[in-house]
Amino acid sequence: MALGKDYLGQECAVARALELVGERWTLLVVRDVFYGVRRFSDFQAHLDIPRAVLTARLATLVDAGVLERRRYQESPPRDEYVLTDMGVSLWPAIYALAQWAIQYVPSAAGAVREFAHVPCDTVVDRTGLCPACGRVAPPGELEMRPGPGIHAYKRTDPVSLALRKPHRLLEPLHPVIAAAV
Amino acid sequence: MALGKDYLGQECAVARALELVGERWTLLVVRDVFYGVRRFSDFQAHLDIPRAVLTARLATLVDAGVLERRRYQESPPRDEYVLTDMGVSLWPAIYALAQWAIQYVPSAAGAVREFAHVPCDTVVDRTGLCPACGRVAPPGELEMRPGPGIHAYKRTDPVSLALRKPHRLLEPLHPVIAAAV
DNA sequence: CCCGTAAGTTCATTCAATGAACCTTTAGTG
DNA sequence: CACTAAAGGTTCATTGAATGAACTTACGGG
Repeated sequence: MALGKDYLGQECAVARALELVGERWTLLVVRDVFYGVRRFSDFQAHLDIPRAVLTARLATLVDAGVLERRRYQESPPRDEYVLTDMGVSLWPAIYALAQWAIQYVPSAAGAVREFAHVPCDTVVDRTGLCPACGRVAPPGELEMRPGPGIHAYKRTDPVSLALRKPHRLLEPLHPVIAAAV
Repeated sequence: MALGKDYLGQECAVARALELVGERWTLLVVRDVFYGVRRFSDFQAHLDIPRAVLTARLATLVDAGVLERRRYQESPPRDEYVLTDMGVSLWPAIYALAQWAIQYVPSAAGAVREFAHVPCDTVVDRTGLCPACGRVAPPGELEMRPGPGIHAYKRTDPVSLALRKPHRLLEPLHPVIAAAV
């Protein structure tokens, strides 16, 4: 954590996790990558994050091994950011935070999104368990769908619009974004 | 989140969660409450957090309903901070973050602590499942024990020393701390 | 040649974190 | 009764990060 001091003597795992992903914006960036966002400008449009901060966060995450920066076109040179195994493993933490907020920090009208286990076509429960097969659904097998609270969602940037369609996690969202313009 | 702007239009559950518990130090304070820390001075000794920031974080958490402030002695008036149901429900998120760090952000020598499901006397796995009974162990049924990496833990404040002994989560730690002085 | 897009960088301003010092109430000790 | 210590704060000057607007670079298209 780049805040003068780090979490110092805290030789605790929670502290080490927060050093990497506990800064402002960081977990929202990672969440967006699960949703399929991969490009600088798409993060920017979706999060309204200052460009300098986004640059810094992406660099930290690539540095730490959470994201991988990958060239997807040579001229002009363009890179995208994708999750490594380490990054994908953050899913349980992100999902747990989201479910906690859905239960205890309610917004207008219920969950904006829900997650279905694709092989079973069943919405997973609060702990991430698929009621149909009884297993914990890995993010790659989840499809994000608009939930009952989607009406409350007011953003109109291309990324937000693209995210209103059912979409497999981790799949690149950009084709959908491009089509939405 | 008290940073000029909140996470704005982000009508997302992850963003709402981070508004409450995403600020620097906040999740470490909550983690400490799970460990049994309840008093201002004990948080301070264990976390090396500036007093003004600790005051602010505790106030935010009480305000949000994550912690409850409870008088435990009248003269001089002294309060302790305990988890509400809302606060206890943060356990899966905190545990997931810790396990992620243990796996991917390794420190000197393995986990500093491990968590055992008391009824089964069995260490739970990375997802929080008890291998013996097959259920997800709620925090109140967990005992925190020193893990293989405990040697790497250098802090010598009374709270850290007290946390080296096996200890049931959510139980007040103060008697142990007082005995350690 | 001019415009547009993607992905940045630079910079002045604002705002929060830090750490030291101070304050208040009460209990214990000689 | 004076003195000291502990708990739980508050105040304040300094540091450093976040913000947002403007500028930069590299290319492609008309």
